Amino acid sequence: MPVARRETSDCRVIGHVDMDCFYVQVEQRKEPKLRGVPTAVVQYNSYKGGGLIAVSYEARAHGVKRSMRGDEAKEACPQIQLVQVPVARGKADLNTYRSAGSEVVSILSRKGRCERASIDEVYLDLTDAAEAMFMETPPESMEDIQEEVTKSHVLGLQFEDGNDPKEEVRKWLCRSDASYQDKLLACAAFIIADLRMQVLKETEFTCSAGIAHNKMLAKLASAMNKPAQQTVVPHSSVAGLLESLPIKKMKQLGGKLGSSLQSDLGVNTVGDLLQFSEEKLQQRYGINTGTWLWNIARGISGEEVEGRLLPKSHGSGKTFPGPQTLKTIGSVQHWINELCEELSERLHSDLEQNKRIAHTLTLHARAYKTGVPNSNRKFPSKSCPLRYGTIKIQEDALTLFQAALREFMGFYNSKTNWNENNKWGITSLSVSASKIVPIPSQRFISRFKNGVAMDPAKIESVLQWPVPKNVKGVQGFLGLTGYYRKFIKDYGKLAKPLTELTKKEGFKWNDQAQMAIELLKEKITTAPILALPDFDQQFVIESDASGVGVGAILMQDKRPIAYFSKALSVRNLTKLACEKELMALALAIQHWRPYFLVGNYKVEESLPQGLEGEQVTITEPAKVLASRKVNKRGEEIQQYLIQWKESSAEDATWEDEYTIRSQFPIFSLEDRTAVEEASNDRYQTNPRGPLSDQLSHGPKVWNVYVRRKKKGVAEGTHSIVKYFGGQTPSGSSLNQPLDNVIDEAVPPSSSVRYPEEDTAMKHSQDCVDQQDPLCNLSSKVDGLTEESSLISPTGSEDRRKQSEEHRDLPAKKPRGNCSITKFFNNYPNSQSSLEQKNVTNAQGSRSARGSYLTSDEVEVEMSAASSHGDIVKNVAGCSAANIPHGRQAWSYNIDEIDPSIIRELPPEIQEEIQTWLQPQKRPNVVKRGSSITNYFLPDNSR
DNA sequence: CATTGTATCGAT
DNA sequence: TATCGATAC
Ligand SMILES: Nc1ncnc2c1ncn2[C@H]1C[C@H](O)[C@@H](COP(=O)(O)OP(=O)(O)OP(=O)(O)O)O1
Ligand SMILES: [Mg+2]
Ligand SMILES: [Mg+2]
Repeated sequence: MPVARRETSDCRVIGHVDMDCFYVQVEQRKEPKLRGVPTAVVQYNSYKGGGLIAVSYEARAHGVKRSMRGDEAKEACPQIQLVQVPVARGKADLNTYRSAGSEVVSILSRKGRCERASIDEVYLDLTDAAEAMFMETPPESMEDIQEEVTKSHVLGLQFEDGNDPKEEVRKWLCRSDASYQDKLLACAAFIIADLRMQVLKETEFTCSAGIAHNKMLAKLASAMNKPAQQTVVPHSSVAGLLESLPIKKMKQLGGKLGSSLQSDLGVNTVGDLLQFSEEKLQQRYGINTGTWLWNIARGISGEEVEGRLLPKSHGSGKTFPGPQTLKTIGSVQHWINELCEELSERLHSDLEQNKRIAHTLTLHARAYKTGVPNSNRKFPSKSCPLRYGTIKIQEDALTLFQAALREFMGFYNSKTNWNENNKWGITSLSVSASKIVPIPSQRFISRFKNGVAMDPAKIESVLQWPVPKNVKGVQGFLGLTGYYRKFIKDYGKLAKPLTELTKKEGFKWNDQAQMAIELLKEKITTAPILALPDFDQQFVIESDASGVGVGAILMQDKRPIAYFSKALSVRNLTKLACEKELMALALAIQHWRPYFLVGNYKVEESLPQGLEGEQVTITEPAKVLASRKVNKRGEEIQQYLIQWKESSAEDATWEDEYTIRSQFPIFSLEDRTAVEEASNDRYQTNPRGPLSDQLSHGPKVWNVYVRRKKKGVAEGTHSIVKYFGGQTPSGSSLNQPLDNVIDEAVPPSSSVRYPEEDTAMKHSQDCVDQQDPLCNLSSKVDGLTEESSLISPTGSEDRRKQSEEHRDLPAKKPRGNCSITKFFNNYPNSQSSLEQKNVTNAQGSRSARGSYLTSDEVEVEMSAASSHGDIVKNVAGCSAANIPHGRQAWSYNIDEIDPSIIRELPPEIQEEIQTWLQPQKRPNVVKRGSSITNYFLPDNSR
């Protein structure tokens, strides 16, 4: 509920227009014989005569009501004419009513600001129009007055019995001694009467209207006198009107909230609400609802009339009651196809007529389940980026359905899913398309709400780095982002085996990992987190089903409220894996850098101030969506493991866990590949195919990057690859449940870039030259293939430029302990090649740790994503493409592997490692599928 | 598990 | 963000 800001002195002039028994009128226009006779519109008719959804006023006089059955209506009014809603694809088709609604909107939107509030009603903000009319042709000086407006009802207008109401109303409308507010209402009454006459003339539909100082009162008024009438609510009449108004008549109070007011507070009329203080109402109903209640009791409602003539979403659905319940995938698929076909058709009309495209496809269903205890569970809804094309929509919707069904039936049962005793039935299905935006796509909104440090001087003093001049704030530092930690318990559980291992006597991380830990601790404890309050640091190492992370927890009142972490994908939760992750993290963290907030604006038709005339590229944040989707898969795995542990493995050891992981088919390589492919496909929302011109989101910068993507893809045929590759890409799945961003610090999933269009091409060249040894490691950070390869090159280009221009800047020194950094930088690569040495040198000579964005190469951060993409982005641009011949720049030094770690691994892996330990035999390592070093490659190269 | 088919919004 | 429930037409 919108929090009203306006006062009782609200001087806007708002109209609400609602069509009279709308669907009936639509049918009556089509079949004029039905005019003036009791008529109703029914949906279907085979079961009890169908259900009524619209009833003419003549029929209402006989007690016929909406939601009655056709049979009931006949009973109440035998002469009633029942008209059926058209049926298409086996379901009700409301398109005729939608078009009729549009006809009306196109007329009513001729004056003032118009908001389509439903299929048959609009709000109009007529303030300006009324003021203008008052200036130009005030009623008091009008010569002849349209009859229609004199039929208005003016609340609170008193006149003697014998007097002609029309004359009294005319006098009220033309009073020269009225308050300015009333005069404006009077003007609006003329405007609305005129609009209503236009509607009647052009569409043959009648409607009713309310005119008041806010939406709530206008809506109330339009319903007071129907059909074909209008009602004015002068300010002076408000208190009297509300005093005795049954609370349930108010919009929003027709449901449970209204009932609660009646039963819990004994409030029956709006007037009864006045006795309660704002605090009291807030206390009971929450700050927003409480304030809203307090205000509406006083006739205050600040809700604006949105200028919006079109719906924000489209949907198509059907219920399958009783015996119609769908019990087979085949029947579900059939209906999904029908629904999607309708949806697709409507999306195409929207595209043609309104030049808009939808971005999200959602599937909803209702289901019941028998044969299991937890059978009251709700069927979850699922969504994904929407791809145009009926077939694609159908396929995607079915995929969504299947994912939801798996969840509904329980992951744990996913193999033996539904058999004789374990059945499901679908009682309703619907698909909808939302996030509809106009094309072209200059439409991203940067969203930074909380926790952004805004004072450049302070930022600079804390960062000790120069702040580009157009920076408005900084959000987070070193890529650390705050996340609300929802499922801390689950994590604890999942990490338990490993945690226990670390507690065993004599447990020791290997030296590199230990150093990494120290470096990380230092980074975490010294990082100025500008965006967030003090934190009680607590260093943690933890793991979920498929990832491991390190981080710090922000505690408040002994409760964890935020979590700073870097999580890396691991294939198995082994000590070895953790050590590698730690080391990779330690390397990556050196390149974390602040994200500067350049602006806080909506990009609409034109570019924001300061950027006009610049050549910019706005990219689609589809990668972010992709990452989320893959994370979903991680969540499934996690769910599975949680259930497994709960059901049968309370005190499982990590070896047990390893066993189950490797057995469960969800971890199979094929499965994982399928998921990746699906997500690549599904999330490639940049247009392809015949419609792509119309669908264009703007310059397609990333087609260039796509080419780099496939490089280095290798088949994992060797055992170790199978072993390690058998998990979903995840790291990110560790983060996934850490949803609910609290500070909105985000990576540049979209960027406004200044350089010319060919930067991208040029860039891959740059990248090769640059050869940042950290790239490879870092780009695996997010576990999401696409993320690492489709990245905007901006990040690395930034760094390169910066390091050239600012290498003399004092690097921000970590407190003490430079040796660790040194250690990592100089760490000898056991498989080093010439190229790799070059790489290392290049890196060494540069050593720009404090990178920042120059003022002419600025990233505007938009959209939201996990912080875990940050590193990827920072070091990206040099991922797959610049790994020379499958060689990686940095690798684990096999000689340093603690033999005890190797013993943790399954025999076949141990064997493979043994072969590397014989120096000569390092197998055509290059064949990426065969070395443990593959493990360090970005996911997409595996 | 016979009130259906849509739509919007705020909370989490 | 994705998902859900409440509310309404
Ligand atoms: N519960 C419903 N289910 C399906 N369709 C509905 C439902 N309620 C309303 N509609 C459709 C049919 C209506 O003609 C149309 C507009 O609704 P609404 O304005 O509330 O009533 P109405 O226009 O039929 O009569 P009124 O003259 O009272 O406004 O929306
Ligand atoms: Mg109506
Ligand atoms: Mg209506």
